[in-house]
Order: sequence, then C-alpha cells, then structure tokens
Amino acid sequence: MIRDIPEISLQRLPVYLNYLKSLPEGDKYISSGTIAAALGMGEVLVRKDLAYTSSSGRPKVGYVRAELIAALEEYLGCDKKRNAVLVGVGGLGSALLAYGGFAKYGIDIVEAFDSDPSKAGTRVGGKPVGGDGDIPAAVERSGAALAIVAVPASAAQQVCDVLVSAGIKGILNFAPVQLRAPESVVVRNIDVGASLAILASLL
Amino acid sequence: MIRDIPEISLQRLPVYLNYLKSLPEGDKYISSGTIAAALGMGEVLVRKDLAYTSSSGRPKVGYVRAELIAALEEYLGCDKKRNAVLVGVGGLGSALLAYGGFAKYGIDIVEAFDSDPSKAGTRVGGKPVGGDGDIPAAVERSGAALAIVAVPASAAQQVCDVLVSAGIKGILNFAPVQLRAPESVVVRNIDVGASLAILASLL
DNA sequence: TAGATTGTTAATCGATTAACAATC
DNA sequence: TAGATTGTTAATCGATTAACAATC
Repeated sequence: MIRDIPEISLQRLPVYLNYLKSLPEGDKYISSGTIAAALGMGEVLVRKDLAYTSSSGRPKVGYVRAELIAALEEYLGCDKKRNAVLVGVGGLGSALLAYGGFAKYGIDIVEAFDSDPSKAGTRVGGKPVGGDGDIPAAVERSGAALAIVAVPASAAQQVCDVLVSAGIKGILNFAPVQLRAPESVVVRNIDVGASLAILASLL
Repeated sequence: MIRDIPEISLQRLPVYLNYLKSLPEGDKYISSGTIAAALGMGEVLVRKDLAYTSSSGRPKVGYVRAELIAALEEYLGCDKKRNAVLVGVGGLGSALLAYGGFAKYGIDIVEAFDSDPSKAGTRVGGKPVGGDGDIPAAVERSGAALAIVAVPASAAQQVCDVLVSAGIKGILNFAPVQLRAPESVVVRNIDVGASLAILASLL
C-alpha cells in the first residue's frame, strides 16, 4: 500500500474526512474554498491533497461531497478490515480498548496483552486480554499487522521486539521512548505529556 | 514565551530529553553524532535543534549530558509549575487524569469536568471532578492556561467556547473535530483513531 | 457568455543536509 | 600536532503558495 503522497498530506486526509462527514446531508456540493475556510488552510493545498485521492471536482460547482467522502475512505483503507493488537492494559490501554474511534477507519483491536498475570483471561472494553507470552500466537491467528504499545517506557523496547518478531508491521507507540525496529516496520509515536508541554511552551 | 524556534524543532526537544535521561548516570559527555545515531536522525539537525536551547557543546568532547538535560528542561519550561484542566471524564479523560507523564514537564492537571452530573463531586485519578458549569470559576481560581478536551466530537466545540471565554490559552484536543477558536488561543489535536489509520495506510 | 472553480505549472518559502572553518 | 567534534554558512530538498489556463 505504498503511496505517492507526502505523509504530511496523508495526515490531513482524516481532517477533511471528519469535516465532510460533519456537514448536513443536504449539501450536495462543496468547494475547496469552503473546506479551506472551515479548516483554516489554503485552498490550493486542499485541492492538491484531495487530488492524491484521485477524487476530482467540477469547475464552477466544486466536489460532490459524497464522492469525496468515498474517495477519502477508500484511500485511507476504511473499507478494508484490519486487525490490531494492543499491549499494556493500564489506564491508557484500557481506555483505548473501549475507544470507538478506530471502527470508522476499518480497524479493529482484536486482542490485548499485559504482563500482569492477574489480567490475563479477563476482558477489557469487550476485548480479551492475554499474557505477553500469548502475543506471537495471537498475532499469527488474527493476522494483525498493527499494534498499539501502551506499556511503561521501561518495558516498551522489549514489547516492541516481541511484536516485530511476531510479524507486526506497524506500531503506534504511546511510551515516551524511541523504539528501535527494523526499517520494514513503521513506528509512529504519540507522547501525550510531550504534546501538552509543547503546547504550553507556545503560549 | 514566544520563541524563535520552528515548531517542528520544538517537537523534537522532548525526544532528545527522554533519550538523554535514559542514559546511564556514568556518561558525562555525549556527542550529537551519538544522539543522532540513537534516534535515527542527522547529526547536524541535532546540533541545530540543541542550539535553540542555548546549550553549547565543546569541540572534540561533545555536550555535557547533565547540562543538556537542564537546558532542555529549562527551555521546555519544566521548572515552571503550570496548571491545566481537563474536560470529559470518560475512558480517555480518566486515563489522562491518572497518567503520570505530565509531571516531568511541570504540568499539573488540577481539576476535571464532566457534563454528567453523577460524576460531579467525585475524584478520578486523585483529581476533583466538577460539572461543566464550574469551569469558569475553576479556571480563574487555579490560573490554568491549559486545557485538555476529551469529550465526544459533538460536544467539543461548545466546550472549547466555554474554555476560551474562561481564559484558557492553549487547548489539547482529543476529539476528532477541528475546533474554532480565536487566533490568540493555541489549539493542537491528537486523533488516536486517525493516527492508527495513517499508520495502517503506510504499510 | 461571464463567472466561479478546478487543476497545474512556476515561484516562494522553510527545513534539512552538505560543506567547512573554528576549536578544544 | 592531529583528530574529533562543534557551530555556521551555503546548497539542496520538499512543501506551500501564487499565478493562471482550462472548463463547466
């Protein structure tokens, strides 16, 4: 699924998608200028980004909203069912297991894992929780290519290693450490503490 | 606290900080090349980023690790105590209230709010929870300039408006909507669902 | 037709990298 | 001194914006 789109453009696509979905059903057409004004960006940028999804508008009228939504969803792979696993059923991990925001992108967290044996065998957010040792078998069984790491920083690298050797190809890491992984594995980080600190330092 | 640093450089500072803190106490010096290799980036970039914090290294030996940590912490304002409030005590909000990762940046979530009256008066993650109507008074009392929005997308704009009129200057928004706010208010977004979808589409 | 909007090409802007002098 | 590393200046690269032709 390698694409000829800059990652920074890719990151904006869900923003467009959310905005378009929030519009009233009645609006059949929408122009790049309207989108740009609503989201506070340049309209040429909007058109360039949308062009990557192979959606196209009509001069004078704009884009058909429903078509644009469909093109964005297809480009983002929302129609394809993709499985993910989650490691670290603490506060954040539990919240993510119960979070409903992955479904609209076709992503399903099928199983979670925690090093605490007392959590193994339970269910959190409706998802079965196993021990860390169950990771390889579960990844193989479910065919999951995605993993969420929500363990403490001290455990993250080790968990990453297990995930990589289990065949995981993409890791969303919430631990505040830089994970070492083979180039073939894509790692992206979300550091909530750092994000708030950065925000604070912009004030 | 307006700075002459590109935001993209600012975003890397916590990464350096975490890495430097993770090194063994015994290492007195560290070079930009070592940092770059560990984090998978160019060494000139590391030096440029570090230069923004007014830390400086010595040719031939590198940077004094402890000085670098101190400079980064000072630049990021970790030494200054800053208060934040959180709105939306659902799964994610509760997890963030219990999350310990803000303290190292000098940020303290002092109070939370939820529209559900049954939550008002309780404590979550050790933090007092009030009703949404308590926001203005609490913001004034605590002097909080930062807010975390962890409510559903449908409520986020209204919550944003309340926070802005209460005097909040920076908002970290977890709801998948683009918030409208005055230019004087800095808004940054974390969309966990979108982040995982983007990751998936890179595979 | 006239006007609005798209899509593309060229220009600008900003960030990263390369080259290299300074220096400990 | 020689070598390693910093810090800076210039070159490159990539993303955004401006200009504008195409078109419905």
